[in-house]
Amino acid sequence: MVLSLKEKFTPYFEEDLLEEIARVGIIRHAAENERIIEIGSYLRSMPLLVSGAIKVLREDENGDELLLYFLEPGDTCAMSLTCCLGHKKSEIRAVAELDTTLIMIPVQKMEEWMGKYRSWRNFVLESYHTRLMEMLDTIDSIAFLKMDERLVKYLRDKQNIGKSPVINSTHQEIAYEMNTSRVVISRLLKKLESMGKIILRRNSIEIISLD
DNA sequence: ACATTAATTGTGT
DNA sequence: ACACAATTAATGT
Repeated sequence: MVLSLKEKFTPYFEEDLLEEIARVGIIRHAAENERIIEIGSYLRSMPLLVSGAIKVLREDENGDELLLYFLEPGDTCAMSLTCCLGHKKSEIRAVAELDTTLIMIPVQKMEEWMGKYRSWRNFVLESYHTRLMEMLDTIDSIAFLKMDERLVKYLRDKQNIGKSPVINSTHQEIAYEMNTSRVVISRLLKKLESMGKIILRRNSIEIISLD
C-alpha cells in the first residue's frame, strides 16, 4: 500500500513528506459506484487518489445530475480543500467510477504541510488549477458544443478512465450524467453506430474509433 | 426448457 | 417530450 503511494506521488513530493503521508494518512477503499462524498456533508479529511477513478457530480434542486469532471490517480478533490479549510458543506457529490483506493489526510496536517513543504503547496495549487481548467472545459462543451459532440467527448473520457474500449453503462445512466434524456442518447449512439464508430450492446458500448 | 416479468433500447409522432 | 414497440436479460416453475 505504501509502495503504491510512493509510485503515484513521488514525482510531486519529497521523501520526508511521503513518509509523513504514510504515517498519518488513512487508507480507504471504495467499491465501484460507492458514494465517497455526499452533497451537504462536511469533510474532515482530504482524499488523495491512489488507484481507480472518481467522478465528480453536481446536482440541482430537481435532483438532476451533471458530470463535472473525473479524478485519476495522483489527483485530489479540489472541493475538499475549500470545504475542509472553510468548514463548509460539500457542494458536490463524488462517486467511485471504478474500484478505488484513497488516502485520507486529516485537515490539521494539510494545513501544517502548507507551510512546511513547498511541494505540498505546489501540489495543492497545481491541482486546483487543473480542476479549474477541466471545469472550464466542461462549461465550454455545455455552452458551445452540440449534444452529439458532448457525447463523443464523454465517451472519450470514459474510455480513458477505464482504459478499456468497452463502456459498461446504460443509455439512461449516461443521460443522467449529461443531464439530458435517455432518448436523445439512444438516438445519438445509434447514429455513431451506423457511422461505424461504436458497437452497441445491451448494457455496454464498444468503442471502435472516435475520430 | 418454457413462460412470465422487468429492464433496456429503438422509433414514430 | 411522450408513448409505445421491440429486444434482451433475469427469474421462477
